[in-house]
Amino acid sequence: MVEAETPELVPQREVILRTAARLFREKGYERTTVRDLANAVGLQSGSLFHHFATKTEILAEVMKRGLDLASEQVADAIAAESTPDARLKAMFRSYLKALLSPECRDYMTVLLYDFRSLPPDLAREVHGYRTTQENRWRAVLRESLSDDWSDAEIRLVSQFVFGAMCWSLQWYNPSGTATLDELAEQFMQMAMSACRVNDCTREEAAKDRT
Amino acid sequence: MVEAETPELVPQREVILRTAARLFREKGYERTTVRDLANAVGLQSGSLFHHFATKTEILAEVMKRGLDLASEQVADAIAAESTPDARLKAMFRSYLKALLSPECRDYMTVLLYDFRSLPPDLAREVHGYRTTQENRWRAVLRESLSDDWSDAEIRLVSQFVFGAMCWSLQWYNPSGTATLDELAEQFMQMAMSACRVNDCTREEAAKDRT
DNA sequence: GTCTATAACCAGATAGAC
DNA sequence: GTCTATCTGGTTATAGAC
Repeated sequence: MVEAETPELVPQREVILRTAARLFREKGYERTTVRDLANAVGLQSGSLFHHFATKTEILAEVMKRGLDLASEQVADAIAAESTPDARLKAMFRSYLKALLSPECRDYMTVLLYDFRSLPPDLAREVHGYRTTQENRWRAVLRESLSDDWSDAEIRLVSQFVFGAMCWSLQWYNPSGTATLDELAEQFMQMAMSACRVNDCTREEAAKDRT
Repeated sequence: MVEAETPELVPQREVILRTAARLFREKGYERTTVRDLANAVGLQSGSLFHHFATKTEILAEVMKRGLDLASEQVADAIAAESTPDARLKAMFRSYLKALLSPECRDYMTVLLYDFRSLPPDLAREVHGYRTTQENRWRAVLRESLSDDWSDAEIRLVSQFVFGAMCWSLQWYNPSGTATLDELAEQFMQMAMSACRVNDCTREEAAKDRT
C-alpha cells in the first residue's frame, strides 16, 4: 500500500523512538524526562506508558534500532563487492557513513553514551546484539588479512579502526566544510593503512626470525 | 615535609574527588547520588557541601583533574625525546598509557561520558581546558609531518588516531592478557602508519599531478 | 489511545547544633 | 568539619474517566 509512505501513518511507536533518540542524544537519557519526551511528540506524560512499559524499555529499543539501521547499510555495501579487499574498503567507508547519517546518528550516539543506564537484563540483551555485529565485521577483516594473524591481533586492529570511527560521533559536525563522502574516503584510507602497516611490521619480524 | 606522603594527610577534598571519579565512571554521574558519594568517603550527605558548592562543581573538578594528570605524563614523555619523529612516537605511546593508567582512567572516562551533565558555564571552562591540550598534541603532529599538510588535514589525522586511543576506555580490561606496554606499542605503530600512509597517498597524488 | 490527577518516591541543597 | 533534620521540587509510573 502506498499509504504506508505518508508521514501521518508512521506508527506512533516509531515517532516516539525517533524523538527519544534525538532528545537522549542532546540531553542524555537521565536528563530527559518522560514529560520532555511526551511533550515533544504532542502527548501527555501518562500516555507514553500505553506504548512502552518503562522508560528503560524505550532506551533499549533506541539502541537496538541504531544497531539494526547501521548493520543493514554496512551489510548491503559489503554484499555489493566481489573481492576481500574491496569488501574491507566498502566496510570502512559504509560504516562511517552509516554512523554519521541523519537516520542513524542519534540512535548510535545514545548507544555509545547511555549504556550504563540500562538495567542488567536489557544491558545483556543489547550487548549481545552488539557483539553479534562486531563478530561479523571482524570476519571481513580476517578474510582480507594474511592467514597468520591471531584472533587477538585481529581484535586489536578492529578495536583501533572501529574506535577511530565511533569517536567521530563526538566531533562530527554535519554543517562542516567536508562532505560525508570525503570524510569516509579519508577515514577508509587511514583505516586500511593501519591494517596494512601492521602487515609490514609482521613481515619485518618474520625476516628477523630467519 | 615527609608527612605529605602519608595517606592520612591527603586532603579530604582529594579523597572526595578520587572517590567521585570512581563512582561516576561505574554508575554514571546522574545515577550517582550525593548520598552514595558521601557514604563512600564516610560522611553524611550534607557534609559534602562544606567542600563543594554543588554536585556539578565536583563533576567539573573531576574532569579537569583527569586532563591535568594525562597531559602531565604526555608532556614529560615528549620532553624526553630529541627528534620530531621520536616525540610523535612518545606522544602516542604515553597518551594511551596515561589514559588507561589506574591514576587517570576513572577521571578520563567521566570526561568522556558525562560531558552533557555540565551546566553551560562549566562546560565552557572544561571545553577550553580540553582544546588547549588538543592543540598542543596537534603541534607535535605538525612538527613531524611534511610541511604541505593543511590544518584541516592535521585535524583529521589527529581525530582519527586520538579517537582510536580514547575509545580504548570503552573496552580496555586491566586484567586482560596483554600488558599496557604491549598495547601502547601496538597502538603507537598503527597510529604512526595511519599518519605515514597518508603521506604515501599524498606522494602518489603529487606524482599524478606531474 | 489519550487525558487528568495523583501516588510514591528520591533528588540536591540548606540550617543550625555540636 | 561533621552531624541531624528537613525543605523543596522533580521523577517514574499508575488509575480510571472519556
